[in-house]
Amino acid sequence: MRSAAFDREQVLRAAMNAFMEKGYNKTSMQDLKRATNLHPGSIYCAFENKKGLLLAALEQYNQDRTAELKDIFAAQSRAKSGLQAYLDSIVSECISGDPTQACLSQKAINEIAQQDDEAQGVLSNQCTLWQRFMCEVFGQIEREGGLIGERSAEQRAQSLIVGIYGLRTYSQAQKDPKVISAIARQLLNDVCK
Amino acid sequence: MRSAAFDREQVLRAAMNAFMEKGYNKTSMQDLKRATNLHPGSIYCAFENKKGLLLAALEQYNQDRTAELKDIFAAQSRAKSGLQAYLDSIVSECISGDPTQACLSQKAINEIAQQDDEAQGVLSNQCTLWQRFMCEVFGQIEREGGLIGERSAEQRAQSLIVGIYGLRTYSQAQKDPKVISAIARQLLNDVCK
DNA sequence: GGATATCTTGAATGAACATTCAAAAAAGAG
DNA sequence: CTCTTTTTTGAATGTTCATTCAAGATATCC
Repeated sequence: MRSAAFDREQVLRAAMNAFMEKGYNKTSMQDLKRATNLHPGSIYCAFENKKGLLLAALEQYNQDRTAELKDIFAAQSRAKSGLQAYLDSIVSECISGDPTQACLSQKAINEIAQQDDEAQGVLSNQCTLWQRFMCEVFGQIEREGGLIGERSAEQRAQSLIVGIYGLRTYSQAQKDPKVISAIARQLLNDVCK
Repeated sequence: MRSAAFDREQVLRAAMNAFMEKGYNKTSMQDLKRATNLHPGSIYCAFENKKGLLLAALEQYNQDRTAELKDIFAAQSRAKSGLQAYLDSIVSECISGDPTQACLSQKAINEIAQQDDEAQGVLSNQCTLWQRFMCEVFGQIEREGGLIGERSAEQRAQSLIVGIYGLRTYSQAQKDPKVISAIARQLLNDVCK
């Protein structure tokens, strides 16, 4: 037996960035070779093919973002402040205009979920997990007395996720930072009402 | 002089469908040749290149959708019913799962706005026009007494558009029709509050 | 210290790609 | 009808694509 010489996480993060810069279809194996410093044979040996590399990168991405998400909420004493901080972080990603700060999952949902059942399954699952986490957040906010209306935590989580997807798309067409943060503020408001 | 033998609108609608099925990058000139029944030379003669064909298709798409949008509102006696009917039509597009019922503008925003300034300009402009129309709608709803809160028509239009973008993305990850229509109902509610 | 198994290397492969072009066709002007 | 201008045709172009593979390198096991 012999173990791979490269650092898998490091390679996957490099691939993530490449995919985020150009999207899946526009990113060539040449780009991925350059980004990862791996020879074609090594990539195929480790990930089977280009799609396999995307799926592995998607998994790593979700793992990284989930950790980040939990950190943001852990850093706040109240769940509602956590939600606010989370939305702020998304706003600053949107405003930055940096492609590598976009959401790889969302990009993949838009570019390939419709075309590939395996990717669709992975992405659908990631979305569900994200929603489940947000459900818990709203449960916590409710216990803290931070909610006004009668909606279930699940409905709120759904609306929040829809709003975040929409915000990320909208910010690519309308780049005014004030508008983006105003929309995010309104979203926070709507979702707690 | 000699005029082109093909029907420009018909060709652009065929190209639209091709782009919606596979996305811009995955759609090859072969696909476009097949879809439009035009030879490569004719496409290049009329639209300069693949990107030119996309931009022309995008313009046609926006024209078609704008007409459709106005029809939906014209068919209702009150603006609020128009908005409801509009959201219903979007929900049924999302539920259908038919790629050719997706929004080409939104697909293009996600796939190429970041990479191409010309496309970004066109798409940003289309988004602004859409928002302006929705502003008028909310003005009308307000005059009809259908609004509750204090937000401006512009803010409401922004939130609506963000919600629609989000709904379209979300529906590619979560396909339950009941969930999709519930979210749309909530969106209508939030945006009139 | 072999033997074995696996990874690495990087050139080679053939397919698919966007685009070009020269020749043919045809529409409109006079 | 003829000339001019434009479109149409479809094969050809050269590039880039994802993938393969055989040879070489190296870790691990016994």
